[in-house]
Amino acid sequence: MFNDGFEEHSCVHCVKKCDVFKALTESELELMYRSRYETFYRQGEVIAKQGSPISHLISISEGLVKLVLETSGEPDIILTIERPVFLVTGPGVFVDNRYHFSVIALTPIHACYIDVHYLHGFIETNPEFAKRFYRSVGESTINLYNRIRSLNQKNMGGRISEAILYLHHRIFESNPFELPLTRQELAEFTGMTKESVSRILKEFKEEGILDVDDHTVHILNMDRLENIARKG
DNA sequence: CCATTAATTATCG
DNA sequence: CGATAATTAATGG
Repeated sequence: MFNDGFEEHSCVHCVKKCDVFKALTESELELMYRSRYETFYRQGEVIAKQGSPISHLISISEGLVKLVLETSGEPDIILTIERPVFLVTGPGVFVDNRYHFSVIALTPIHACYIDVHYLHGFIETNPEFAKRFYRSVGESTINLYNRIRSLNQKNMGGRISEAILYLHHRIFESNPFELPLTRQELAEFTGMTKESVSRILKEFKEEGILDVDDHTVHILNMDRLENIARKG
């Protein structure tokens, strides 16, 4: 399955291009292709480490990743979970050239590395590219604003509901789906303890909102879940 | 409303 | 089989 889209051996015909790269011309893509690296990661491996320099853009073309804010002593915070095709950049690219979060593989990953040198070049020469890049930064900022509001103002039921709905709508788009997260990670995603995660999920199951068996989640009462997420 | 603690059980390697 | 993850109930801020 990894062959799909790579058989042309060029970025020009690759079907796993992120939205930002779709704005590039053929010659720009050819240029990029000649210096890119392909990498595979196993589940749990660190793809980018918080604090380390940003030498390349990382385009995740297969697999799921989590973006983790690491704190000293306190539990980690999962900022977001992303699926392909996702371009890992980071707020530090034009600031201090460091990662401000770690990127960790939730599943086996296929990724392409593109030297940040190209980012700087394309932004100067290709306005549509610049616009798309800025939009992707803006989208992730808006997402984070929503998450701050959620974590600060919603109760546990609301936060879990939002997490489940996010995974359903934005990641899997299927109804029974396999949770790629442990209870601990679900806790880090929702700002609660793993014990509370267990308890709330059990309550949802008892009330017939979800059927959660091990890592399989089946949403039974979507209206109810959306309602709890909204008013939480 | 929710974290913490602790005890118990299930699952993984 | 030992380690790690998950569940459950009780307690208190």
